[in-house]
Amino acid sequence: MNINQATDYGFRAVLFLAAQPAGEVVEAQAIASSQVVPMRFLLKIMPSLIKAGIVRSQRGVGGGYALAREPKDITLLDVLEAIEGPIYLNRCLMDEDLCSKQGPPTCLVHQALANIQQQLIDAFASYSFADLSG
Amino acid sequence: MNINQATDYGFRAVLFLAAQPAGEVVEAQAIASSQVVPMRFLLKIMPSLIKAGIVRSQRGVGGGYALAREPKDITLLDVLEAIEGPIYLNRCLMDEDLCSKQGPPTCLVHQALANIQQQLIDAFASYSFADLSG
DNA sequence: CATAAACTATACCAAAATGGTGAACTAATA
DNA sequence: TATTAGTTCACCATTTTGGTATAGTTTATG
Repeated sequence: MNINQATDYGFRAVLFLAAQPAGEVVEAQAIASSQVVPMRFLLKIMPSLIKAGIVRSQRGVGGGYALAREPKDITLLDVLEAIEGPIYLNRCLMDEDLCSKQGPPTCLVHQALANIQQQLIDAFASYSFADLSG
Repeated sequence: MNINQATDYGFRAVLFLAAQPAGEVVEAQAIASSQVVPMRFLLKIMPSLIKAGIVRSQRGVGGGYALAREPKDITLLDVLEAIEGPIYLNRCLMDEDLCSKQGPPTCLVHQALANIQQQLIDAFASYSFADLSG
């Protein structure tokens, strides 16, 4: 029941980019060393943030990364889902076929978990990187 | 970001016991077959529920399991923590030494995660097996 | 246009977690 | 004392996790 290390690194990378002047392109090395993230590992997770439209990249000399949206429009949920995919508290909630009780309304545990899952999603979505850069 | 299969089985086992007449001892085989849980796997997780004071066991002929407390006094959080240990959203929140930003008030992501973690804990704690047996 | 900088894609790897099984042991009852 | 039923511990295959390596592609610049 936790976020993985890649997501934690993703949070830090986005937080760092949010602290730069808008549009400023920062190279991976600068992010990695300032945020204490293994360089090669950071390079592996950045494409996930790009595909999600959170970050944009520039290659070649003077290249690097910058936010693709304003910090206020990027939430913890955005980054988390970009890196580890959607939140599913259990496999029952991911695929109805995997629910031995065959979903609501039969199984009240299923209902409860669905509710808790939504609360969790809302909680992650309630924090933007504008809030976190204060 | 999910509960593991053992915890899901634990939920079902406790739910099943909560549906029995109070104090009724039910053997593992009955729980396993009714809840579609592999028998040996169930036998492995039951001791965790016993150590947590959620379930009591009786050995020998006519033995089995029964709840050690009333369903209203057992929450999803109790079962979850009995089986997979305390909820820690990231290792920062488990051990301050693992937090590269050295904890609050320095790192606002840390603060946000601590807050979300508490909301999650409260959400799991808000459901008792009396609620779920309705 | 060649070179070097810097991101990309893909494969690889060790270690840990996950989900499950098996065998020997202990307790309790009839 | 034999049988039943939970306990303990070891084992196992598979997947996930966290990380590294290698080769390739894009781009600025001299």
